[in-house]
Parts: sequence; C-alpha cells; structure tokens
Amino acid sequence: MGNRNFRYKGSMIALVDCNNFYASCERLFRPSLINKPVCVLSNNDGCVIARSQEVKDLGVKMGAPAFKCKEIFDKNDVAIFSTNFPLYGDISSRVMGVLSQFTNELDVYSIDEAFLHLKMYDADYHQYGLSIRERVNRWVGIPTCVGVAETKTLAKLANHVAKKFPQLKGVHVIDTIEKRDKALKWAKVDEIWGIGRKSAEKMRYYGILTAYDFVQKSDSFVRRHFSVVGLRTKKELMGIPCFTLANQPTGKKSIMTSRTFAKYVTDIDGLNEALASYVSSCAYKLRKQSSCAQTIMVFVHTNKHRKDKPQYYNSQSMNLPVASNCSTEILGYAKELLKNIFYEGYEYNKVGVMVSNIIPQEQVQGNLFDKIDRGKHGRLMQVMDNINEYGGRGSIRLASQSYSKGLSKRESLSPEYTTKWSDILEIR
DNA sequence: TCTGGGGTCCTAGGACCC
DNA sequence: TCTGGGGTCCTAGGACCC
Repeated sequence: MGNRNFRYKGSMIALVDCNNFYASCERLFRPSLINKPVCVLSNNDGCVIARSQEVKDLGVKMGAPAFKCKEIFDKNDVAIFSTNFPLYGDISSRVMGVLSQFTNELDVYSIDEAFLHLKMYDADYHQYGLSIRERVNRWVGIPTCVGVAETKTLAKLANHVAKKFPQLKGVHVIDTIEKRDKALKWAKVDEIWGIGRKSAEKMRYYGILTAYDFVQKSDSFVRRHFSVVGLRTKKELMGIPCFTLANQPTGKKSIMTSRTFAKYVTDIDGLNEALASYVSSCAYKLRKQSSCAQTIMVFVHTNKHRKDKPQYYNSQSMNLPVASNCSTEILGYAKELLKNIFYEGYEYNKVGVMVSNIIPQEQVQGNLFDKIDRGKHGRLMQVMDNINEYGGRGSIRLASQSYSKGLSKRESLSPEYTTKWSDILEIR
C-alpha cells in the first residue's frame, strides 16, 4: 500500500494548543522562572489547576488539593500562583490574534486552543505547523503544540502525539492511513477526545483498550452502548468529519458565576453580598454579548468535603417577567430566590447564580404591565460598564456588593501586567 | 484548617395531548 | 374491568470538555 495519501489532503484541520497555558502565562513576565517548576492554583488557592512540565515531573496531579502538595512545593522550590484570569484572557487573545494570520477560518475552542482550517494543496503541513509554533512563540512568548489531520478528533490526537514525543518538535501531521492507524493503536481509549472516565471504563469492560480497538467495533454496537456521541467520535477517528468548524463565536447559552468561600458564611447578609457581585458579573457578561436572560437560578451549598457537618444543597430558578441584563433588576429577583432556599444553622461555603434562556437583546418582548424604565436602566448600566472598563474591574459596584474581596483567598496573585494600567511593568 | 469554575450536549422520563 | 399508540415539550441529571 505504501504511504497512500488521504483523498482530501487539500483540506485539513490543525489544532493549536498552548503548553501548560496558565503556567506559561505566569512565566512570561518572570523570565527567572524559565525551566523552574511553576504551579497555578484554583480559587482560594484550593487545588492545582495548571502545572509546568517540571511540576508534572514531580508527580503533582491535576486537581490535587494544594495543602496536600505543600511538602513537595517547599522541597522543590515550586513557584506558586493564584489564578489571574484577566491576565490569561488577554494573553489568550494575543495568541488567537497570531493564529488568525494563518487561516481564514479560526475556531477558538477554549482559552488555550483553537482549530484552524487549512486549505493548502501542495503545502508541507509539518513545516506550516512549525512556522505557527515559531511565530506564536516569538510574538507572544507562549509555547504551543500543533496537530494536523482530517477531522477535529484526529487533530486532537495528532496534537497529543506531538506533545508526547519531543523528537517531533511539537508538530504532528496525520495524513496517511499508516500514520492514522499507528496513532490509533498507540492511543488508549481514555486519551480520545470525547471519551471520558465513564465511557473508558465501559470500553475496557468490552475489551476495547485502544482507539484502534474502538474503531473496529460496528456502528450499531457503538451507537447502542455509547450513544450518538460515541458514534460521532468513532467516525471522526476514521477520518469522517462530524464536527464542523465554528467560524464565528456564538453567544453563550448560559452564564454562571459562583465561588467557594475561604471561610464559612452562616448568615443571609453575607451570602447576599457575594450574590450581588456574582449577579453583577453575569449581567455584565450578558451585556457584553448584547443579550438578555429569561431565566435565573440561584444555588447555595455547604462544604461537601466536611462529612462531619450538616450538609445542605438547594437551588431555585424563576423566569423573569421580561428578559433582562440589568444588574439591579436581576439582583432583586436573585435575592428573593436566595431567601427562599436559605436556612439558618448551616455553614455555607458557596453561593452562585446562573442565567439562561438567553436571547438577543433586540428580541426582548416587552410586558404590558412592565413598570421598569428599561431605557434608563440600560443607560445606567452603560455608564457603569464604561467606568469599570476604564478604571479596572470593581471601580464602581452595586451598594450591596461587598467592598473587599474578603471571601476569597488568593495569596500568590501575580499583577495584571497587560490589562491594568497600574500593573504595567516598568523598565528602568 | 485547607479540595475550582464555567461551559455544552444528550438522554430518559414525566406531563400532556389527540 | 379491560387499558393503545402515537406525538411534543420540558426538565433534571449525566457525561464530557477545558
């Protein structure tokens, strides 16, 4: 058979994925940390959410509770950072900006990865991948890996291969049947994009250990045991595209904001303060995508890890009389919901709000009995957003929002080097 | 003492209708 | 007493992703 090429080699998908993204972002402004172990922790410095290669090599697992890793961190002089999403978001958009120079069809999949549709009939995809890496690295300073193949799922797999085999120089192209089979035989089922813990377990039960084993199964078997989701994944692994590229970003269908507290809250006033910030954040994100929500949901819960204490979880949702993106209006309803589900006697460690049934702003149907001056509210929100965008988040807030960020613990926060005037680096 | 946050899609099952 | 066979819509929860 030789190295028979795929029929549609002229149209391929590249997946560019940033290596250890948050850790790499933190390193950007701290060159002394290059080749040193760097670790980023979740909200409240609770658990590990990003690790540089050196930290992975130390055996620190993703999601590991930080307090359990303290010894390893101390012993190996690991640089620890609290999450700094404004920084990561800004670096991400710079990376995406560079990537958009390589294609007309950029599908930004997450904060640290994007699919690129490549249509090049005689091009050397491996060389092209190398030049993508090189430019992102030079212009933004973030290391990446590139996987190229016929479908998204295969591109993901190619990327995985590129990450695991350093001799590939960060780029792997699957463009022949042989390379595809080789990758499929190498990949364990739990490494396939779309196959999670549950499905992988089930597959092992049926003796399916590798991606190659999986594609050998009949469509009907896969459909029956792993639903249409599994079947799509199988087809994608065989080079039949089932996931199309999303050319323009679509608005979110639901938006949620919630935080775990660093200390327990027992009274409703404390929860209300937190709720006010979360509602503001949700409403702001709605306004940013020019949409309104028709449904809101509020939930509270106690610390589920403390089995020795009384546990409580509850949520309540409601449909708004008129779809809204106004912070003050949504907060009014959210407080009512919270009042309904709040009970004294529990130590709460989390409250959250989710808005859903989101529609474009211009499609909002008025209500005959609406007493709210929506034009005025809209202008007020606009003014608030302008002040916060210029002066930094939190420059102006609702009266009921807490003044300090006292409910969260972020002891190792890096500056917002690129998004806050006061945090810009000074070169002397 | 200390265990994240934010999304999407699919399915099963119930309510309801003819 | 027996107790069909569709269809639709909605919701909760599961699985998965980063």
